Amino acid sequence: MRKARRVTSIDVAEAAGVSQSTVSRALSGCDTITEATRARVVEAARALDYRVNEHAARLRRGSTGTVAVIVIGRAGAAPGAINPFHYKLLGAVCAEASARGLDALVSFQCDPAQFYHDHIESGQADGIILIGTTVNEPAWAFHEPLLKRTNIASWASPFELNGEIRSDNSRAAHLATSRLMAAGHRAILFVGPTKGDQPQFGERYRGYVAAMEQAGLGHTAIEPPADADRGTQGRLAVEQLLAQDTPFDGLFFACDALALGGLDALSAAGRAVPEEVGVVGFDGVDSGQHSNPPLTTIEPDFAEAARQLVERALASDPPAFQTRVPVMLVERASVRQPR
Amino acid sequence: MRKARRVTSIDVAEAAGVSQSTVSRALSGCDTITEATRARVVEAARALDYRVNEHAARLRRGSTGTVAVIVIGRAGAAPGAINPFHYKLLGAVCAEASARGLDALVSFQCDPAQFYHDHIESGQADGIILIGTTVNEPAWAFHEPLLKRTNIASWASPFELNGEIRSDNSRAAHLATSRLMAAGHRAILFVGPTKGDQPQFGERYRGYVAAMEQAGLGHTAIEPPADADRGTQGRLAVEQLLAQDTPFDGLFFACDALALGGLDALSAAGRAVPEEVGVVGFDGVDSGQHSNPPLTTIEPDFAEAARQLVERALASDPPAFQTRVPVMLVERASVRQPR
DNA sequence: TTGAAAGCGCTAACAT
DNA sequence: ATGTTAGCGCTTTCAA
Repeated sequence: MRKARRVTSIDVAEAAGVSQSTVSRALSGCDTITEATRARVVEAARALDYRVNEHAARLRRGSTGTVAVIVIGRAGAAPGAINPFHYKLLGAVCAEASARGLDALVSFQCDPAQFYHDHIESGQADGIILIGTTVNEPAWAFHEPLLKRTNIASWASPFELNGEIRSDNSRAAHLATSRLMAAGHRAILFVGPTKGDQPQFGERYRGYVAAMEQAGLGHTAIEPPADADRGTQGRLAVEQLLAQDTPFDGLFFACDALALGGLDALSAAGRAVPEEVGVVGFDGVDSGQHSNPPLTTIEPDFAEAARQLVERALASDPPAFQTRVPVMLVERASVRQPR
Repeated sequence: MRKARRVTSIDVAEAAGVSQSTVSRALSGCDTITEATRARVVEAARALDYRVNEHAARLRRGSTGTVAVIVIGRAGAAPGAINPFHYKLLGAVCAEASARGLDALVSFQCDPAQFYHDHIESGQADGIILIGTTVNEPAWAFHEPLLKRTNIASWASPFELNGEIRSDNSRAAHLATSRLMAAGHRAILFVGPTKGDQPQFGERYRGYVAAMEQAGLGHTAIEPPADADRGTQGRLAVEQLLAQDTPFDGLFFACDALALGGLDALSAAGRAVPEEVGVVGFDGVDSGQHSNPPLTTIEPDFAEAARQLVERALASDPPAFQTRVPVMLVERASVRQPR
């Protein structure tokens, strides 16, 4: 177990009685090699407990086999405060990377001291994937120049860009409002920021408006106060709504975190969900499984999102358009059965 | 923007009119260099948009500045199914790594095809951190040999080992039962596996037993059926408990996922929490914030856990003993106020 | 304080 | 099919 000199391909070559380059060939699955030679090399490598040094290999090869994943959190926040949605997406991206034989170099970036995106120039990664909260302005300001380049993919940045990958928010809004209508609701409100920090919310809002108009119904948005976490925003928005006696029997929240806070407020006010009011969220976070009641929601296809993100991070030509990731309705219990 | 040849330290040297090694010195903060020279070099580097190639630097230096993080998930499971607790811990570890100027190389390993832990031998990392579910036996069997070595740290492996880092489960159990007793409960049951897959659960159980005995009270464990996810296990365990009319007014669950499932069963059966029965979980997952009612729980100090994990992964001498991470009670609403 | 030179361990182009 | 050779871009002696 002691600081023995690293075993190199030269050691293996000696042991196998071949040249060093043959070792390289044998181990990298080059097909111009005799099965017998390969077997000898593999055996020698095994016996010596040899592993290819990835730095040397990548330095020489000039490619990295690595994708960098940058997760942006709220400034000053602990990593535990990161939206579970982004953790799920991170997990999907790591899985996708791994399925493609890539390494994932992950960094959580919340505060300016941590901002960094030199992975490509420094040879650490072939591509960069940016995910995380849109509300950390300094972080996005720092990374923004990146987004115009190639080998970059981002999920739901605050910017409107080619190459941007997001949920199919318009279809999602239709799904949500249709579900609410199917349950017999007509006075359906949108709860969430309709513009500003999060372009996706704007898309969801416009999708909601379109769906309502298409059904010949009126539409209203409840804007939560800024400067609070999403849960608090949702609670506050519903409390405000309750106070101003606007009639409503359906609520489409811009995201699950808002919806969960809203559910708390509804329950505190004694409004029965789903009997009196139907609620649909957006994201598919785990917390919705055990909320009161469990939250019916829309979620994107995480695997597909991850696939597209990795694909684009690896692509060497600039993306031509935004991509929309398919969404699906997750039935739980905050909307009653269709009547 | 075109495939221009990489800019190297030689280019910078030429531009600054110094030797290549001086560039290296200037940029790596070596103190034997004139401030004037350094300034020239830094300026030239900036002008050329030069970044040190990390592979070359690390190959030469022989160290990596990287810690590998392996997250073990349930076999066959999507990354979205990973326990949020592990995501929180992952986030904390990434933050800690970043605070120490280390890169984090993250891999999610669920199925045998993904098993891999050669990061140290292949020069990719200086240390390895293993976290994740204990129930993936093939994964832990694969990684087990690692755990006896140096430069490895694991959170709550299924094994009893030196170097193992876990919550202070015994103190946690005392905290939980004391809180329940303070609310006036006496018939407090432990719900969860008491042995088997998860040694931490055993420790929590024994801590519970000790606390109950110390208070002169009886103790009982409700073992959930095996072969279900934690949420289902919790629900099933409580349903079974309800069916067999054992009297109880307090429940200490071995983890939040179990508790959340249990809460669902309690609510379905019309048992009021916290009025009729007090409930305490363990982990501090977000879902507990919006459950019905919000779940009072115990959580470890994630930052400290991460600190210890990274510390140990970097340590070059074998660990002498297990470490216990401090825990705290998170008051929410599933236990009534002390009377 | 700086430059020259060696070499980290590997892959790939070129021979044979 | 395999060996020889030349670097990948850097850090670090060693000399000056």
